[in-house]
Amino acid sequence: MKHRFSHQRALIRKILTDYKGHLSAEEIYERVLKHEPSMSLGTVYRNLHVLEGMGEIRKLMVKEKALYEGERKPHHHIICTRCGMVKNVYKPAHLKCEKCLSWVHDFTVEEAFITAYGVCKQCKK
Amino acid sequence: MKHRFSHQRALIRKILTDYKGHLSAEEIYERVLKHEPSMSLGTVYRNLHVLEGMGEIRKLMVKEKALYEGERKPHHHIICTRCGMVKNVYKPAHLKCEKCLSWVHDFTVEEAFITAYGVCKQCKK
DNA sequence: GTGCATGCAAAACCTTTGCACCCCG
DNA sequence: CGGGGTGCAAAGGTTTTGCATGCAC
Repeated sequence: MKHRFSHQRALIRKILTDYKGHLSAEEIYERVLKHEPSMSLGTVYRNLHVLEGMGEIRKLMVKEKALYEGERKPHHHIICTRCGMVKNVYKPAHLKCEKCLSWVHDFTVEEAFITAYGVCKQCKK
Repeated sequence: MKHRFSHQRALIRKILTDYKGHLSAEEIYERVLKHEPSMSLGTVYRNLHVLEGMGEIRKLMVKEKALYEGERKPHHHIICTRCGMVKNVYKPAHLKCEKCLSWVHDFTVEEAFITAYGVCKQCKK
């Protein structure tokens, strides 16, 4: 299916790329309404799905909740088990994660993500 | 809160440890009914949550669906993006994943999981 | 004009919860 | 016996979908 330009999709995409973090569908919807008060929540979900399929955004689950992010550079996530904070970390190129799994047989790794759980600086105080 | 023994919880736990794979809540419920036809789905969910909190089972999201597994040895997951197959992989001890992230500052990594996406042997044929 | 995209609202889906009763410790 | 555990069913939150209309191409 060929996708056609829509103002709504562009706005959602912009919100996510501008916001350097992780937002839930509801939070995205709130921000959307400030610019396009008539957009519906259904459209937000539809476009999040499309954008995810196009590889423009990434979806992740944190504490049972779905979050979306617009960061396109390869990265991994560290998640604080106390406050739920999610932060991106960028591996030096020579530590590429796919290599960590090069010994896996009968499977062609295309992408590999690390999700690390622990305690952040703030919560450790 | 102290947990007390229940046949229901023991059964769910056994189903997951015996089954070397990944099951959804509904699939677990189906298997439960063969042994305990009176158990309710609510009890399955309640116990999955308790067992997860006790660290006896692990929950993961694959293609928007929740799956549970009883494997307790540290491991990572490879997921086929075509058929949805999930397989456990066990890293040699000297490649422990936490070390991959030792350069991360201001965060104490307790556990780190790799989720690798790619194409499995079957789908590649 | 064609048919993907949208707004709206209903529906589907998965999971949680309130309540009265049960039973482990 | 006290309080966690259960069955049942209703409710909850999130996400999807049908339909008529709108708009990109």
